[in-house]
Amino acid sequence: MPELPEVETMRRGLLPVVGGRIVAVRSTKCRRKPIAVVPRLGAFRRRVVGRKVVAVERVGKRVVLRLDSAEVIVFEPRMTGLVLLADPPTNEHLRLRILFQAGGWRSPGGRRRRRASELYYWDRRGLGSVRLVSDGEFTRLYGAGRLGPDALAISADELRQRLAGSRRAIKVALLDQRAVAGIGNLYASEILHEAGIWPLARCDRLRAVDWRRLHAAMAAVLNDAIRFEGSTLSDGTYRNALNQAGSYQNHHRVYDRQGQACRRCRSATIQRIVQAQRSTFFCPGCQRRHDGRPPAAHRAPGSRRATPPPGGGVQ
DNA sequence: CATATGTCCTGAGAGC
DNA sequence: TGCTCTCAGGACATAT
Repeated sequence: MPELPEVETMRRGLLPVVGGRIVAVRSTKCRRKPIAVVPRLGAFRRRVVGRKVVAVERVGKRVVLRLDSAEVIVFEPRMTGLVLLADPPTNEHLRLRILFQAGGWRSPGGRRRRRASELYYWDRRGLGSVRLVSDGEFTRLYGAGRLGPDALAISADELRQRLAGSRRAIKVALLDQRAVAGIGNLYASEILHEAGIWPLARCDRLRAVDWRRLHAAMAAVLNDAIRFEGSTLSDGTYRNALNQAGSYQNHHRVYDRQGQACRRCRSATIQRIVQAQRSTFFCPGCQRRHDGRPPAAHRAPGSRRATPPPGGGVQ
């Protein structure tokens, strides 16, 4: 489930293609329903072959190859998509191959490749897509009108401004890419735990202190996750561009830990609930409901993971 | 306008 | 053991 940290890790792994020239595009013999390649292969190939990649960028949960033709290739991995410079996990779900001119980039060992280098788009469930759009279309599709500011770039004020009017639960609102871009189901739970915010709290009932903590927690959790190259869950799907697993899953505090003791307070048990048809995980000890009443001053300011808060149970 | 629900997809795991 | 069923959650279409 590539979210911001996973997609950012992909982006960094793809940087070696900058300067590379595309010499061929192939779909694969994947018998299954092909993923959406827009436009269809013929037109796609005609427009990208011969072009050079000038930058690799990330927009929300998508990876973008910027070409020297004022066009961009947008990879949208959704649940199970991978963009790889190494051999894919299996041949079965390989969807698209983009060949680069020989010597385009150095292999992980540092040697300049003699053979043409390849970039693969692999996607087991096929919910993802690869599309080629002009710079103008790109802005229309993924610009400020459609996508909120990146979760790592948004200011505390803007975060509050964009969400505080909503009546939705904060956990649900964090998944809205038009409000803030890059957060998915896994990191929404992790961020709210780090911030000490009850996931069911309505946005319009959050206090100033909550917004400050939320903003700080977003940066802390997402940057930590990037440092560990994202989360590879038990299904093993997510891999970086070199087909290596991430390790942030070993640092999860709440996600997929229902029934286990909270790693911060060490007394409460992680709960799993469902919000908007998605799992939410939280610690009822660290993430108290407050209902807009005067804060109970139950957390020492700045004590991020040092001292357990008092008490444990919920309600 | 804001918010909620249904849809797509495959493979892992549960339950019998 | 082998079958059927449920579930995981990205973004978007459609409904309320």
